[in-house]
Formats: sequence, C-alpha cells, structure tokens
Amino acid sequence: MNQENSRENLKYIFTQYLDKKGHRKTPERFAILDEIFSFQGHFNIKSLYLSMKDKNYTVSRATLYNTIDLLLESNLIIKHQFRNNITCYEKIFECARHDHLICTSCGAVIEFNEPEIQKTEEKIARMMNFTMTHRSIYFYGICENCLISVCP
Amino acid sequence: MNQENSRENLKYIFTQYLDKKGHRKTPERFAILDEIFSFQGHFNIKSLYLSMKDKNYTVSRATLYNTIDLLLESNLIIKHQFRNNITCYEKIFECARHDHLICTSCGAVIEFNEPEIQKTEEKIARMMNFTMTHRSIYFYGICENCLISVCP
DNA sequence: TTACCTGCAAAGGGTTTGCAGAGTC
DNA sequence: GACTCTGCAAACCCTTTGCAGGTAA
Repeated sequence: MNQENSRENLKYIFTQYLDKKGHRKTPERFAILDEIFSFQGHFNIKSLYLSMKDKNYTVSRATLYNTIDLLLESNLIIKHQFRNNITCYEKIFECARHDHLICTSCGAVIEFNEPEIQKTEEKIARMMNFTMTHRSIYFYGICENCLISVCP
Repeated sequence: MNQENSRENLKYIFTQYLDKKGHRKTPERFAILDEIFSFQGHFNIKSLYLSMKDKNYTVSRATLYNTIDLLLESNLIIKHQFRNNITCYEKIFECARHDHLICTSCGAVIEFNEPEIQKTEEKIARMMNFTMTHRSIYFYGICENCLISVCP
C-alpha cells in the first residue's frame, strides 16, 4: 500500500470509529490524525502542539488531549510512560509489533521485535486467567554506543 | 532470616551505601526506610507521607523525594509508572522477581512470576548488544473477577 | 436548531526548587 | 564549626476543567 492510500485508509478507519461512537468529524480531529501519522517515532502533546503550530495549524491543548483520547480508543495510537512523568504516544496502525530498550546513559529509545514475547504473553494469560489487551515492556540498561564510549 | 534480622540487614545495606556516597545518616532517612519496608505492595509519595504522619512521624515531601532517590540508587526499591502519571514505588530487596498484570476494568495490580521472561531478556540483550540493568513489564487486560462479573 | 466541539484561561495535582534553620560529622 | 539535610512554601509543568462562542449534523 502506498503512502497516499495508507492515509486514506487511516481516515476511513477513524471516520468509521467516530460514526460508530456518534462523535463529530471535525477538521481539527483529521488534522491531528494527519500530523501524527506524518512523523516517525514517539511524540508527546507538547511536540505535537509545536509541530502543528509550526505549520500554522494551531489547535488548543484541550483539543489535542481530546483527540488523543479518541485515537487511543480507536487503537490507532498507544500511550507510553517512559518513567519521567511525561506521557508519550506512538502510532501503532500498520506498524510491526515491537517493544523498547531504553538506554539510561544516553536516553536512546531502541525498538526491537521478539516473537517469543508474544508466546510468553499467551502462556501467562492462560496461567493467570487474564485476558490481555495490550502490553508495555521496557528494558533499561546501557546501549552499544554508550558501552563503547566508556573507558575500560 | 527473621524479620528483625532482615531489618537490621536493610539498615546495614543502606548505611553502607550512604557511607560510600558520603551522604549523611539522618534519622529521617532511616525512618523512611523502615516505613517502606513495613508495608506490603506498592506505594507512592502521598501514601508514604500519610502513613508516616499517621504514626506521628511527619517528614516533609522534599525529604521523602530526596530519600526515595537514595533508595532507588541503592537498589532497595524500584519505580513504577502505571499509566496514570502517579509514580509508584515498590521495595525489591529480598523479594522474588516478578512482573505485573493490570486490570483496566477494576484497576487491580496482580503480580506474577514467569522465569521464561528472564531467558527472553537475556536473548534480547545478546541480540541487541544491550546491557540490561532492569526491566519494566506490564500486561494490561481484564482480570478473572471482572470477566466473571460481565454479563454474557 | 441543537448538541457537541473548540479555544482560552484558570484550576488541579504531583514534583521540584530556594532558602533559612537544624543537625550530622 | 562547616556543610549537608530538613521543612516549608512557592514555583513548575503537564493535564484537566469550566465556560462562552462556534460549528457539524
């Protein structure tokens, strides 16, 4: 699927969701959706606000928080807490399932994909009689680059 | 090891840490250590503050935050972020390694122990050239009790 | 037209900071 | 006695809320 089709698809999914829930299809909501899917990686409310303002499309923080909630509920993005009390978000639609390594030395956030985790998750769900909806896995430590730069 | 010996051991470890770092051994610091290890499960600054105040040992929030940082650095407690922007802590000294399930329906936090995770962690560390120091794993979903209480 | 949404600004709540006095070493 | 730590209160910052005006349906 090329990028344009992908965007149309996103809009379609979000529209479906808004219709289903009886929410209005306002231009702000689609502008925010578009902005989020235009950049890679993690973002937070502040960075989103600034990047939209930069493009002369200023929306209030209240609207950002409101729309983010809708995107979370429609499973187009997910929420992260990277231990610093600033909430981060990430688009998940049509992205490979992945988890994160966080370097406590340089702050780098590194994605990785390990299918074994999925199996373990299912095992735990069975064992604990728990219905999984999503997970949040972070490994903390020192990344390759920082290890190299430390004196022996 | 009985409880009293365990407490003495904790004090010893914390004392060693304070000495090593050149921090002072104030009564507040040991009172906070004692309070934290007197209760089970997770706590946050507010609950810690209140439970100490309850015992007529009031310490300021500033001192709590200060001491918590020291306890984190000495690896006696760990920090959690349960997605609600309230930082939670948990003692880890002499506790079995475990991770958490979080019920998004009733808010329950359920501990579990799955040794397979440890192996996966080591595999990822090798694969990604990453030196793990600690991990933060949360599975979200619906717990047993909430599943039962939902109408079919 | 009506109900919901947006924008603004103020309130809220957890965390951090600055400063004076107290206490450790 | 010097210097760090504590306590207090204010500052800080992200997030939420209340309200008036605007707009999708």
